[in-house]
Amino acid sequence: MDRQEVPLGGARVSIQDVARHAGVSAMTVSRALRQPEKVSESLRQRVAEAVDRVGYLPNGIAASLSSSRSNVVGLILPSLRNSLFADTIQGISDVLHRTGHHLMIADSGYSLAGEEEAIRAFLHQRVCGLILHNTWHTEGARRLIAQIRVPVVEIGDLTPEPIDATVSYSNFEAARAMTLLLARRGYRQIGFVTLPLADNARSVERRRGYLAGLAESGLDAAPSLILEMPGGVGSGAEAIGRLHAANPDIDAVFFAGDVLAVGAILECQRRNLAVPGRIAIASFDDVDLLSYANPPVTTVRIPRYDIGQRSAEVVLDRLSMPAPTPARLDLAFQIIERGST
Amino acid sequence: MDRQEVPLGGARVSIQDVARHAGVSAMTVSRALRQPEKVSESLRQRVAEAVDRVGYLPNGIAASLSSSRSNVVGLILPSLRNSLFADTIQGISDVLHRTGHHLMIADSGYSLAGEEEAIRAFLHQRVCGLILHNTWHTEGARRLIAQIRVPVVEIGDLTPEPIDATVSYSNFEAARAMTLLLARRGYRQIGFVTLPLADNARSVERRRGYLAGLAESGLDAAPSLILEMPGGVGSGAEAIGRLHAANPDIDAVFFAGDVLAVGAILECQRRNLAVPGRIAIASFDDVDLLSYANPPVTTVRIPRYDIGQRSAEVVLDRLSMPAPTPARLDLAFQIIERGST
DNA sequence: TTGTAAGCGTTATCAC
DNA sequence: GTGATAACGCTTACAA
Repeated sequence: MDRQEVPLGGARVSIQDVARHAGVSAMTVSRALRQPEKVSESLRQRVAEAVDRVGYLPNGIAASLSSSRSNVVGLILPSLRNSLFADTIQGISDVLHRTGHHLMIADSGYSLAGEEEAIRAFLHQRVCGLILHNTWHTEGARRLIAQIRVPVVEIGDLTPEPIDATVSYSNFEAARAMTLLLARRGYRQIGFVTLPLADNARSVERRRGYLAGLAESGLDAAPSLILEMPGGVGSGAEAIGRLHAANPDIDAVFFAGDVLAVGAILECQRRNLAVPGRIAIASFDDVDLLSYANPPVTTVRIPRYDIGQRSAEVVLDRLSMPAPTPARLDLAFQIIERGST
Repeated sequence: MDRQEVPLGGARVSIQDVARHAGVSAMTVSRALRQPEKVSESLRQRVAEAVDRVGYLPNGIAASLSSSRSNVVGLILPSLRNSLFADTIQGISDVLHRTGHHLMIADSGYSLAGEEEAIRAFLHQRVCGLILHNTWHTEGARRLIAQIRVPVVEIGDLTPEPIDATVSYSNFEAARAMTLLLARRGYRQIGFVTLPLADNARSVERRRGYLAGLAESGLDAAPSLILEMPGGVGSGAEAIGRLHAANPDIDAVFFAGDVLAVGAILECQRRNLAVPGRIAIASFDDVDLLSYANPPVTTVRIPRYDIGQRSAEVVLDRLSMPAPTPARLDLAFQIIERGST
């Protein structure tokens, strides 16, 4: 913070002012506002009027400090730019909103160090709970969390040993299931396009699932069938070109993330590669676009909004009743088979 | 907040503990941490060691209360689910992050009342600044803001009379420019698909721009050419069907938002309507997908990330140097002409 | 039902 | 360069 800042203006109306105007003590105002049932009807009215008249806005910061209770939940995502997180954010926000909680957001920039920094910043700000998309963390991050002891929910992957709780689906099982489906449909050279693997448990798990699926189907995992690409429509298009060049007989490609598959479909249109006649396309993440593509794309549907909702609920639950044991909530994925396979 | 909550656990390490361990006063620790240059080298070291040893995490809430200075900026969007906002959020976050500020997010649910509620909640939480996507607000919202007097930046439209500041582009001019382009290209029956108009200045401005463009081009604005649809791929597809049915000779459609145009392109593929031979398609918002569609889609590119960055910068600027006059920062849109027109 | 006093963990201010 | 003291605006705990 290298800028000179001016103090918060306005709202120089404290609970004391309300108290004076209502002819009662500050404590009584506080009660009238937070536990109206514990106060006489006439008093409640007088206080309400005074509040209106002086334009009182309670100071949540003071309340937090005084009560040692924060009502802010911190959410840390790999990136804010990725639209896939939008549903999850909305799910979290909807739940928090109902209980008067607030949502703070930060991104880790797809790095574990970035996550640790964000965690530190949030704990500094005394969030009452943490929702982390990552399931891998630095030692420092784990130490911080152990020290502060707030509820932590990991949502990016159904990790076997969560710090505190996890609400997610199994990336491994999802990728495995899709690969098995492709094999069952008779495809023999199944390519795989993964998002960057560095610092990313989800990508690694998906690749593991793909390899497991291949192995179980007695298929070969030729290195030339696997491609690591950044997300985005363009990457998907490029991947088709590269996989096709390296494997002339490739008959299916499983895109493990982002909107890669959309780019692939469009590229196949341009190259006149019949989908699925010449090459089948499968995707991960049910962007609604996939169902409108020509042909509609087979994909793994992730319950993103639910993950948001449930993870926020778990934070709130653990806030009111700290649980001694880690919790694992499996919100199952779903394979949606469409025309592209 | 109808749940019983437990106080924040852990981190029961205060600045006092650090002070004791370092053999100095709390005030000195505070200084050593925040203004290391104002303190002797040896002391700084001793304090740093003590901090590490006791595992001290400064309490930002207490700091805020004591200094009457918050470092949290509140952002209110119509929806968190809409991926179009992702770039803007990232832009804001990147700037705030650099200066040690935090970002709180809420959605108004596309309603003015919802916005007012969110503003109230944020002011209650004593945010130091507000970034609002809306440019229309309830009277109550305006009153609240006037009372608290924090920097407010409106970013959804370059509104002529911002509350405090606006960083955006002109939705009116953008829609007008696109309509003029279509007319110049020779299209004569130009349809228009708008997102819901209720409580939405941006949609209304875009429609106004479309109508202005038509008028300037001497074209008719038949009511049957205008359709109000929710966002999404499916809406775009449906819109093509309805416009085509109602206007057999329609030769262009301007989709004023979301991913409507993508759905339209896909629907035209299915119906074998040549684009742009039989019907031209233009879009608003440069989803990167549009450039990969077949054909690539002409669109208005909005500097979403920049809007995020600049709006956050304006908040920070006004925090250090409250400006007496409203500011208007026009981050120009850009027309990207591609194959679809 | 209402009020009093003592914090909550920092920082501003002013001495030393 | 360092420290004592009084806020910051509220809530907890207890007394009336």
